[in-house]
Amino acid sequence: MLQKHRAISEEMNQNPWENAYWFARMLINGDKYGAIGRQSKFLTEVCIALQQIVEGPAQSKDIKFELSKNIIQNLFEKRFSRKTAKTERIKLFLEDLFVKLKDICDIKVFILTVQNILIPINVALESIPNDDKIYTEEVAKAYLDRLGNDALSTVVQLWDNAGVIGCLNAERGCIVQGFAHLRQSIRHMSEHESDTVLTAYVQEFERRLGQKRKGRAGGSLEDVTSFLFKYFNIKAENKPDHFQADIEIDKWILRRDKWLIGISCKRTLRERWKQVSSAHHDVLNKFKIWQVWHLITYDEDLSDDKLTLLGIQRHVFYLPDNSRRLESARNHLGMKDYVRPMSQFIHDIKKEQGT
DNA sequence: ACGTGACCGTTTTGATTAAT
DNA sequence: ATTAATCAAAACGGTCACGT
Repeated sequence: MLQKHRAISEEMNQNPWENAYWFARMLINGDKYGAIGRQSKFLTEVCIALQQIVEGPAQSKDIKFELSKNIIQNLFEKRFSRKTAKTERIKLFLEDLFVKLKDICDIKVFILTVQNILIPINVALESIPNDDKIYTEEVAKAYLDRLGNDALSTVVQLWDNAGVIGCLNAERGCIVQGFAHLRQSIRHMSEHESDTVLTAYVQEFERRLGQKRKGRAGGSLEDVTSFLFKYFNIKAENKPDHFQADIEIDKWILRRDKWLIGISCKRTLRERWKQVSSAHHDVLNKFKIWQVWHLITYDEDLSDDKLTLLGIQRHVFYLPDNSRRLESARNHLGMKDYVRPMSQFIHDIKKEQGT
């Protein structure tokens, strides 16, 4: 077993294309290296310059290599000359990059990585929708037209699912297309080399897509509330002046007594509930906030502890009608006061507004 | 074995600075 | 005075470690 591992890692070290993955990775790493890879334009310039050296007039490989390194060094220094929070990270990037660059061959790998892996992924990411309205609005409207309030819980969940599936399909299409294209452009490589490059592409693409997916899922719930407000003709207010919440409040509505209710939409609360609870009574009072209502689609991680702690601090939860958590909370003496079925959501809002 | 809490690294967004 | 470029900060949920 150990020997097998050693064999694999030796093989990796010998294969210069293994760096394709690491270059793509380093270029995107923001915490450590400053996420230079997002700047397609700058990197294109760098690569064009490098290509001129690599393909340029015949000189010794060593000289070409030295020139290439100088170009990278110079262009980066010029581009990031302004002293900012990023400066240190970019310096570190160059240092670590130069460790990996051993000869002219590595420069070629770098160019290919940028041109055929990094930038295509950048472009593809932009083309993938970051909201899922187009997949969901029509269906949602059809449901509500037919079933009204009863469809509320269904619509919210359906939005979640339909959006995810629609977007996953879009992602899938992109990745297949990109893969095919990349395979074409590296068809001269050996099978093993080509495996290395293609998997680097897929692995890195998926990592970044995954992050994008999170934001999209979160955003889609905001979309569904906007849609619902519009559909049911509910008037929303602007946020109170100078109010700084630790958690995002998507909508504000005004009660009959002129106090506000904040509406927060999240797919889950995760650990962010601690931020929520830091907004205490006096803060709420100061801004005349009566309660904060949470619309949550995935509630399995709402422990009783979370619910009670927030519940006694003027937070109210609307959960999917068929959920296990809702069921148990409604049978609980304390929790039933601030845990409610989603189908009631619109009805409750109208009641508080007195319309 | 199971449920819960927290970490993590990227994208997105909103604000600030530079360029035209 | 606008627009473009740049930066910093917030938000996200999958994943895994930990405690029971």
